Amino acid sequence: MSVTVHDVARRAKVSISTVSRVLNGSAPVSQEKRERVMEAVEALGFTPNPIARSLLKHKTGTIGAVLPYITGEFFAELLCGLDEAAHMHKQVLMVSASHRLEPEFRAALQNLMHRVDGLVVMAPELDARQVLSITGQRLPVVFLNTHVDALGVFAVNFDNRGGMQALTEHVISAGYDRIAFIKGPEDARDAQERLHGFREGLHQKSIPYQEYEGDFSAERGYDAALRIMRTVPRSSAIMAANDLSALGALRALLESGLRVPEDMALTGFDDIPSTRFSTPSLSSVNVPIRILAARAVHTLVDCLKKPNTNGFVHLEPLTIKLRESTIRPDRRAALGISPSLENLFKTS
Amino acid sequence: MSVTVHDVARRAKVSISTVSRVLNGSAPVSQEKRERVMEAVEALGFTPNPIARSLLKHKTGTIGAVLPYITGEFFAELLCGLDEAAHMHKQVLMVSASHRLEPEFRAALQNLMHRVDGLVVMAPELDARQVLSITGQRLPVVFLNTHVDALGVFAVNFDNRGGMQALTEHVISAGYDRIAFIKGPEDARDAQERLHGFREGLHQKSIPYQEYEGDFSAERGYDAALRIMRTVPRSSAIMAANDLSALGALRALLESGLRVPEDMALTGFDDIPSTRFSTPSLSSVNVPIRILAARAVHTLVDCLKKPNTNGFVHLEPLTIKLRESTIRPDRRAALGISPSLENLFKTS
DNA sequence: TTGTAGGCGTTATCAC
DNA sequence: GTGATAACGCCTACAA
Repeated sequence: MSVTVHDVARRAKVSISTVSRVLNGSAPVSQEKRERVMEAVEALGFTPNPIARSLLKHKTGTIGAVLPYITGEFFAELLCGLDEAAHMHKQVLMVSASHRLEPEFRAALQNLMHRVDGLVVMAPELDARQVLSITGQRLPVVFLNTHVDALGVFAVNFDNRGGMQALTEHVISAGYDRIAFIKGPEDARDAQERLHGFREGLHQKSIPYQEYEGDFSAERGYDAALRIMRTVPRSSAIMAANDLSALGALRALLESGLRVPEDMALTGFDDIPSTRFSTPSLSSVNVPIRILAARAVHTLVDCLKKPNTNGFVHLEPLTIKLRESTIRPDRRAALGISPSLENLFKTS
Repeated sequence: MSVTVHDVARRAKVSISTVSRVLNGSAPVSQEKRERVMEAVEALGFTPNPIARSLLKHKTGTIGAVLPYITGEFFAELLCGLDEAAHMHKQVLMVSASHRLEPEFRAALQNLMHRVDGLVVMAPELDARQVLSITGQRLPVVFLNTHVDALGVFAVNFDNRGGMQALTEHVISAGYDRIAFIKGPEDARDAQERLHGFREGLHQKSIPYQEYEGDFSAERGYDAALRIMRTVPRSSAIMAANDLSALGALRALLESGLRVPEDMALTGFDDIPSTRFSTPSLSSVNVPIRILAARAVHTLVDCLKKPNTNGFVHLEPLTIKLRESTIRPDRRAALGISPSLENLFKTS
């Protein structure tokens, strides 16, 4: 089947250890044999089997990632950060999607566990303790946007609650006085945090609000917006738990002939690229997920190098991005808000 | 370190073979010992090491993918198709990005080769023969959007040339009579095919046109549009080799105060989600990349099952999507073109 | 400097 | 039914 060190050794008329030594430079080899080995490697097209190597060395040169999804703009950015950072450390990247399902998550973890040196895990529907009870201290794990309830754990999180609170305060200060909120999945901690941020943002002021079911998808955002429009008295603003929901809601609003933000303001969360391309462009909370994903990988690689390090939880503060969907046209110029002025593609 | 069959065997007071038999159901085991083994597996939290298993069985349960990039909306969709299909076949997915660089591509391939049972490869800057000279017949490869020049090769391609030709004919028939084309990377076969489609679309008519350098990025699309606007006599339409370039160009047009399509029509290619959210929405060529990616995986899994199959090349025909960027406002209603009428998120 | 032998964790093939 | 034992492809003492 595949060509092995034995084949190379036979052809070069040396022992397999010599072949290994030439390949890894682990010990001096005479010039003559070295050349014979090189020739044989070349001729046979030999490449060492990293599987066999890792069985022996307990190192795979691979890092794994388990994410809820790998689709959509948000996860595309996330993947890119993981890939770039992994590449930087000469590690191969293995990715699995859990689809927010616990059995699938468990299966992905089991599959990856022995194949990788370490794991980046994003599981907003679980918490660090639950994940670690599956991996069982066997390999280093760095969490990303995942609730941490245990000590000595590494995590790169961002301030979902604070971001949404800031955005809520902006919406209120822009004069919207009756706000509907489209929630994320009930069981997702990040969705809960965003909801809490929203509630806290409203807390001081006595702004009326309602909450609507959602699941981070555009479809449910669309449905929620239909329900919101039917509710009397009607809200003057919709805040969605993420951009995709907001974009779905936007479609419902436009189909109903409402103007955004004149008839109904709208906000998202994540600041995915489409927020800049939509009409109107969408106010949101920027999540520098690419950078954070890379940071998670860097942290993981550090763990791999010195395993006895203590854990820490990074909490990235988030900034809000104000765009057309919350700023009435007559106020945009003063605030420098314009579709043509915002840089559409450079990293913001 | 990690718990092995030996640990389980010792605790259950049986031999390792019995443990293996219980785990794999490969031979009958007495009820009593079976239970002892199960208990030990549970207590020790044992999970079999797939690395060791694959070393022996020459099967990894993993399929690999090498793509130019894993960023951006197009590749996000592609990844999703790969993931879904792999999941359906109970295969783990490993992804590597080549960044269109030959050495990186080679490295990714080397890394993946021994770790996976088969490969999905997208390498528009190379061709099937070159890729196969690296993998060397060792494992099945299914190509995706990659030029095939060898026999007996599996490929899932789509009709870049035909799609662009159809779109060009639409632009001409919509009355635009001076067209600028923003090219993709010189060395990418898909970019060349799109360029050829454009040229053929113009061939019959004597429409003047110019071609401008680009590389599939929004940045270069922006730059190209600036050059196009400076050229006298000015074009009345810009066709870009992909959506991202077009979106970059759109920004340049809007910044210059031009109206699209009244002053300048614009088209893309790929039909990524952002084409629907941009202002104006972007006419493009739909590439059902998610479905095609899944098809590539299905083909690969078929190959894995019966390796002696002959190759074939699938060529998916592409359909054009007409939106606001090529239809003047007064004609939109008649054609049913409206931002609010197009389904923004359901699969089109 | 070079070769031999043992082992990484698993499964398959033998005997018993 | 069950338990040794030999692979799988590689690396690394250890011996020569």
